[in-house]
Amino acid sequence: MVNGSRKISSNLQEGPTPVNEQAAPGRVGDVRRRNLSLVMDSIARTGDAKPSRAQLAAGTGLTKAAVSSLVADLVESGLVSEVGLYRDGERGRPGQGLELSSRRGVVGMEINVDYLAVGLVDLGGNLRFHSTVESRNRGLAPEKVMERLGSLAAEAIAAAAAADISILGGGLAVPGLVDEQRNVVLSAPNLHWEHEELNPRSLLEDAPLGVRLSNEANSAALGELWYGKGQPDFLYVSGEVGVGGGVIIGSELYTGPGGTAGELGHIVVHPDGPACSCGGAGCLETFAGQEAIFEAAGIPEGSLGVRTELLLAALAAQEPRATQAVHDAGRYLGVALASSARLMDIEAVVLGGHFAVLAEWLRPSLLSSLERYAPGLLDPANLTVSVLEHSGTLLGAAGQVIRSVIESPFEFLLASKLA
Amino acid sequence: MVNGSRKISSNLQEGPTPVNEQAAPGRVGDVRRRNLSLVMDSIARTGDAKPSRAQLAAGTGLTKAAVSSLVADLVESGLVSEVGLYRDGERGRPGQGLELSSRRGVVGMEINVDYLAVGLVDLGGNLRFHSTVESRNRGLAPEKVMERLGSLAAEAIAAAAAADISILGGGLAVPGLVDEQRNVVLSAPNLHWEHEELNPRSLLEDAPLGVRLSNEANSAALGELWYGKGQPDFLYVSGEVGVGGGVIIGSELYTGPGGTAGELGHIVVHPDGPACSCGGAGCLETFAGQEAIFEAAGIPEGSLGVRTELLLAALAAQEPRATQAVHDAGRYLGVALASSARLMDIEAVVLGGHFAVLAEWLRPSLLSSLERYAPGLLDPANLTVSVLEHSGTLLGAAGQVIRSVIESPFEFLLASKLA
DNA sequence: CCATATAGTTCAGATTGAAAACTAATTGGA
DNA sequence: TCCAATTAGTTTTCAATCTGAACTATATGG
Repeated sequence: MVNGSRKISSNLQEGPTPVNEQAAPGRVGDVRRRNLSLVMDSIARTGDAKPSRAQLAAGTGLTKAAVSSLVADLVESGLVSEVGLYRDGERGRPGQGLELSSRRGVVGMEINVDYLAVGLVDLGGNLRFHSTVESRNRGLAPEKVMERLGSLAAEAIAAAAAADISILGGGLAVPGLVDEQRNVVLSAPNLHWEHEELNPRSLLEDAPLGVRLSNEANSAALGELWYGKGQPDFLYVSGEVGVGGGVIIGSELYTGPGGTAGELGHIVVHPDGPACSCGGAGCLETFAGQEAIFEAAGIPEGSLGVRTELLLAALAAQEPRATQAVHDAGRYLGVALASSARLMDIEAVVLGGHFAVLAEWLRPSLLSSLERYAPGLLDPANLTVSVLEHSGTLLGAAGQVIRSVIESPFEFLLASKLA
Repeated sequence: MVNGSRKISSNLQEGPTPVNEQAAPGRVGDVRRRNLSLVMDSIARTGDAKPSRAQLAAGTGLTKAAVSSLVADLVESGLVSEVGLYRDGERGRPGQGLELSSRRGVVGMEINVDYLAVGLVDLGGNLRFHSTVESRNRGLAPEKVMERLGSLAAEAIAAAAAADISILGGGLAVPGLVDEQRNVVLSAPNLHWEHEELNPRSLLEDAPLGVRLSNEANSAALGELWYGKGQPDFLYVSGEVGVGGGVIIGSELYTGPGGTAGELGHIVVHPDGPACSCGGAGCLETFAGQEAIFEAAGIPEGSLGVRTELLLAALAAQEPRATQAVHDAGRYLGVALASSARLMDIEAVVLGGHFAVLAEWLRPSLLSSLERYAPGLLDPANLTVSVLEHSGTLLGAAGQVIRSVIESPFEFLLASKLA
């Protein structure tokens, strides 16, 4: 069977101008942009070790001359600072230690259903100030919530001033779907918000980089990536009021083409399961969401804190309904994770939120479920609990701004040179 | 609640040399590498329009001077050729049309359970020669299969010689998990192969770029991307003997950290479902795999072609068992796609293989299942059938080599300059 | 036949990293 | 005490490569 020359169409739109763009052309100056980022990233990764220029040259593959020139720019802009000499008993001239400036910081903020939180993170990743207040935000008007958050942010600003830290920008995590470009909360069902423009900029008027809006589960996943165990590939499972997730692949957040990836809570784990708030049926959330667990365990209505205490007490007392509820949640979480592992080739899972609290009781049924539905696919040692507790989301929200500086310091240099 | 300066550990290993590498430093020469690729990609996307240097300059954002210099290198290496003048009735000097050379080609090859296939694809994406032979490869020794494939490849080599096409390399797709770095088939259960070293290089001794091994479902997905409808984000569902999948995100294949992503066939669609060959239970493959459908439809054992004919006849005759079998397959495929859409934010699906053949009968139950489990998430218009029929895998396998040239022509220039 | 328009080339200028030579600062042994 | 050895960092020269502007080449149309 031999065809003649068969024409296969190319994948592009036709139009008056047949050449279509997309990638920007490489300019000579791009090389420096990249190397500035490389050097900054290298300093960030080296963390406490405070590398010298010579060590950076060895680590990056750049020449000493190039590193010197790059570091000079970074120091001048204030992003990097020299921290005294390096003396390790070796022969030779000692080097100047370098670190990401501890006098530049980013404010991480979080709006959740039951509380507000604010933290100040310096470029080196140190949490320099942290404050949380309880706040029943469900159903509250966004303006009201932003007002409360504003006074909390003011505390962080004062703390920064006291520690002589200049605030570059902020990150604000919310439990919902956001449009990061236009700073709009598209939908936050658990707050009863729908298409709200928050104007987060107003929280930090003077910050040159503004305030970046982000999703809570995604931020928690990024916090775990940058300030937690630091594995490059994992699925973060966020069990707040809903069941969410953040997918980290190759040290990057996977958001999917439309920005809504990681909706672990709405994976179908039983085709004959009950209807879900999303309009579907048999979703994981109907078996393993906070509300579902409380209900199945027979915990009466009340505040989250009280109900959690009651549930933990019931589990400790080995009450059958509670034990069964958590067992089932673990089993169905196992089904969802088995499917996820198959589809996305996920090899590690980090449990956060409610699942972190219940981890001890969930783990047995979760592991046996994984073994049943995807034997050998996920090593139990790679199923861990978040180490950041309640600051993970905060750190991730701030970290996104810090990362953006590390990834394109040149843009920052430009801006600070103009100012 | 205010903590003092709390130290958060950075994500890095400690060691004797505290600076760790990873990204290569940017050199001045990188700019040209990138722009060579940009220009080549621009020519490739423009396809039949055969752009002039001036049009490329407008499209890429480079200056005419830079484009001229870049095109000169590409033409000298033989990757790009000038195809006469451009005369469109406008005033002014006409431009020289440019295209990816039709005298450079790549051989695409496919080993599947029931057949072998070979095709010759030129750089412009035209299938210049195509040949398929039936071959019962299940259980056959790899050496034997490679021998048969070799004689088929010889036909393609002869066809290339006749058309004065120089073969740059080849791509070989197999229905199994492969290690692309070391050219090893790790596992191809449907062929009964386990850790086989194929030495694909021997199929095309003289090709400078060698032969690249790849997975069949992934290659089919890439074929669909480059030579099909050309959507940038979709899930390709491959229903060959097993149920596989290929995930395309942002015009790139998503393979996951371990290279095994897209295993749609082993998503759990019913927690109480039957045991699966993978060791799990309730997998999609147990409801929608070829074997499962034939069995449920009551089609007796036999060759794939005969069974398919029988099934289609039974469906046309509206026999209840066949209708029900295909209905169920569609329903469970819907469950798997609903979960996939939620987890990976997939907005389009392309059905291939068996599912393309059965699409007409599958579609109703598949759509109603999607509507039940993920209402509104996947537009029915975005659920399409592969347009490439049996050459998709072939085109994808060859396309990977063509893409590698488009993405780094500089490396190719170097190699051809040395030779 | 020449004004106009478009394609493509040539050349000076700027940016930037590599390589090598040089200066700076420290240790250890004669 | 002082100098050789060693390591850190800077200066200088050079090559790669893009931009921009001027220039050449080739078409159309009145």
